Amino acid sequence: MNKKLLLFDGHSIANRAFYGVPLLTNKNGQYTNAIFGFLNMMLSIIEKEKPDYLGIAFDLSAPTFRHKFSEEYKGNRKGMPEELRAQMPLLKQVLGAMHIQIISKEGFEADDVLGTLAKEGEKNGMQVTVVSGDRDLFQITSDQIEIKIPRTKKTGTEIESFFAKDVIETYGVTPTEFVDVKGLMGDPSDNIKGVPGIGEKTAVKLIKEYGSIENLLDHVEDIKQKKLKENLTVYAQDARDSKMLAKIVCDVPLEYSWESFEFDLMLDEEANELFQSLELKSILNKLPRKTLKEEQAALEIKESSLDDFKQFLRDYKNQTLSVSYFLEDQTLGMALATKETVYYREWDITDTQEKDLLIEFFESPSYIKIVHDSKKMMHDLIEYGVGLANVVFDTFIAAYLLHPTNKDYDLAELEELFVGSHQLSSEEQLLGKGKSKKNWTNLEEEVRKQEIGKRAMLLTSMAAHMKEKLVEENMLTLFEEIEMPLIEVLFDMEIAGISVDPQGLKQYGEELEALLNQISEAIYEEAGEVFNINSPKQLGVILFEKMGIPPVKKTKTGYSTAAEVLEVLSKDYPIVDKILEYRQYAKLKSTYVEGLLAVMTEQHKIHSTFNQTITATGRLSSTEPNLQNIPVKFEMGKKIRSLFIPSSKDYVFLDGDYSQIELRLLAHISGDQTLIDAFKHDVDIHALTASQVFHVPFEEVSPLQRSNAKAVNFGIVYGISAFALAEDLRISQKEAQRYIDGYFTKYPQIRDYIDNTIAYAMEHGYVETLYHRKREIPEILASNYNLREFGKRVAMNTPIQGTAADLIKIAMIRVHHKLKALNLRSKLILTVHDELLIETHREEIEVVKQLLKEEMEQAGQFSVPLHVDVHQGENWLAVK
DNA sequence: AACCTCACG
DNA sequence: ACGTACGTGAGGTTG
Repeated sequence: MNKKLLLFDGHSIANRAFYGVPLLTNKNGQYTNAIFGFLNMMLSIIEKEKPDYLGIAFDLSAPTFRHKFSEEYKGNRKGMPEELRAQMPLLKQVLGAMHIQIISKEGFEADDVLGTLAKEGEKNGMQVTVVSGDRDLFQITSDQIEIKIPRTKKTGTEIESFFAKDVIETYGVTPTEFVDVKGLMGDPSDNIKGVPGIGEKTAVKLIKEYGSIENLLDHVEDIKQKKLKENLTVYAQDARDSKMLAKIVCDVPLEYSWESFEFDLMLDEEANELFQSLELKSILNKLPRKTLKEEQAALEIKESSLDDFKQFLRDYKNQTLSVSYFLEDQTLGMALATKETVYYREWDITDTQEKDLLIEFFESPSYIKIVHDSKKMMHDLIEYGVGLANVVFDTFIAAYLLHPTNKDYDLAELEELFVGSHQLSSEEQLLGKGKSKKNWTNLEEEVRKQEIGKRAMLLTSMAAHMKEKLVEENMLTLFEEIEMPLIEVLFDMEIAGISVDPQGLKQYGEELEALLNQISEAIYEEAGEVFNINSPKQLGVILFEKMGIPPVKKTKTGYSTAAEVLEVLSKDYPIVDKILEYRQYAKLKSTYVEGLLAVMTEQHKIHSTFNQTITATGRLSSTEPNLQNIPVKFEMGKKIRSLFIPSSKDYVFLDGDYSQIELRLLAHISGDQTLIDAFKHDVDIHALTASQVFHVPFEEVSPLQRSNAKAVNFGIVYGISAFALAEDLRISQKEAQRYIDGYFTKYPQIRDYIDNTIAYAMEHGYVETLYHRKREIPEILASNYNLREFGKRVAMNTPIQGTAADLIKIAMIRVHHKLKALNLRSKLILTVHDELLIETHREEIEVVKQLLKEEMEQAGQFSVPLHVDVHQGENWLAVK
């Protein structure tokens, strides 16, 4: 294999990066966007090209004898903006810290250095790629030398690639002739005069015919056009000079060895610190980090035989140990850490003897554990029949409580956040991400040991910092009494799963298929052509252009074809109704029938994952599949729900759901006496609101009025605005405002609650639930109006939604606990925000019914009673 | 990967 | 004058 040489035109690419990336600064005010863009570009090309050698050429700041500048400096280096100029030395420093070869030569430009290296590389049998924004470099292309020109487009960065053949194809001249063309046409941005009256077209034509400027000038007499001939004669010397200026010097005297172009993207401590100070986290995340000798020494990792481990267990009985691990192809690499020491060993988890020892550690309550994402660990271990007990501190959960709006909780980022150090390489750095993800077992054993060891050690110190924070924030009870105990409940639910009727599901899929075929035929018929109904874009063209239907609403990218829009149009255009129907069936088929079949086990069970660290408000989320959005509202969708069934004939479903939980909590939190009294007396709350908002006696509220009032009640919980309410009810904003005013007249303390909560959020920057779950709301101080308004809505909604989440979590823990304590066969298997589903043994129906209602209703004590409806049924639809 | 759409509370 | 309902996850299309 030929070696690959990758060269960058430093200034040119930095310049492109600067204009392609919005201005960024670190906290010291240092601009970093050009550095960021440069490194991203460099890393992505390295990843694609996998070069053996890498070098970056820079012009020296001293003016060169030709005063030639790349096109983008607009002929004057002084024109470089200060924000970019300031980044250049830093960029070189960063590259230096990464031990990447930087080359420049006094008296020569980067072009010349690049040309020289490229040609030398070619001579040495290398494949050469030069990345630059400067098309002058085309003259050095060949079969082995490629010029890459990055272009930032709206859609991202596109990179054009030119070998010699591409230059010929694009410009019609060979790379060597390219210089002559440029000499003739000139280039004002490079201060190259050229010959007056000759532009690109003429230059290319002449050089194609004569091959070079010299030959052209020798045969100037043959030129027929008078003016052209005259110019060539008069400006002959300019032409020769211009060519000289345009020509890239390919024999710059450089002293280097190819070895010095070798590179390793592993960051050492200096580079690590530099990246940290520049706050280039996303780049840092892509790069592995060198393990320092000092760190290895500090770790002093013990490692040993099974007997030694037994001794370890005796030594550390009843102590707290942080556990980190990887588990791949039966190998469990596990590190256990205390404040002082780390123990690491790789186990064959299928070996009976080894497994027994592992069980002794993992399942024994005598070992107190700190783990990051213990639910995942429980899943990993249970595959090999190993349980996990007495995890007292899950750093994953603690991190979520302290920063619930974070996207993820990667350990390397948490280290920075909670400890302030930067010792860890993230898994992305170590193992890569996405498809190319490597295994831990591909790494050297020493690296595994170090990395897993460091993680365990980090957990120890991090947990201490986190606990302090939780105490400070008054959140320790929430953590210890709600979130930690919930982990096991969720794990048990995930293991239990829920059964589906596979035949029913498949059959329904076939029915939908037939319906879809029928409807699409009819739609194509009316549209007069076949198109993709699933494509909003194509659909928009058909409806609003071809068929001339007046568009109601637009999206960022075109016409909106959302259901709410189509519903408006459906009365006038029959095709629209069919599209709505099509959409409904298509959704059922792809998301539910096919989606569920895809995750169903051989035992016809579905094991969703309940995520505890996703939502900003404290709710759980459900994935793979999402069991929290199974259809229930419409007839066709209900069929899907009815196919969720108990796992044997000995069981039925019992379902408990809170009635009006959020409005009840709103009543409690706001202290609104009217609302509290209404709930105390079990008054129909929507009807009550309707009677006030529409100024009619309670008994005379019409169904429509009640339904509209319901929308108002929802609106209040979401952070109401006249605009949105008007949208929702399709009334005027003025009318909507009247509803809202009426509402606040009826429930004055609700308005106080809203005002007070917003004021609180503005002052403190966060809001909290009754159980002290917090959510930061930086948006509420934003200068952007929309963002600020969003912040206000979040401020009023989060305490309500979040407290409801706290409450059902408490109920889940108690229900789960009680089912176990009473030794019942019934199992909690699902939760959907205000609903719990228990697969109940037929002999236990009465006791479970009672305990479910009791535990849910008594989960918290408020100034309003909580009300839970419990239903029994043979499937998940029947309990509704 | 971003966007649209739509299912749920 | 502007442009919004709160919280999610998944599938499809498109660039």
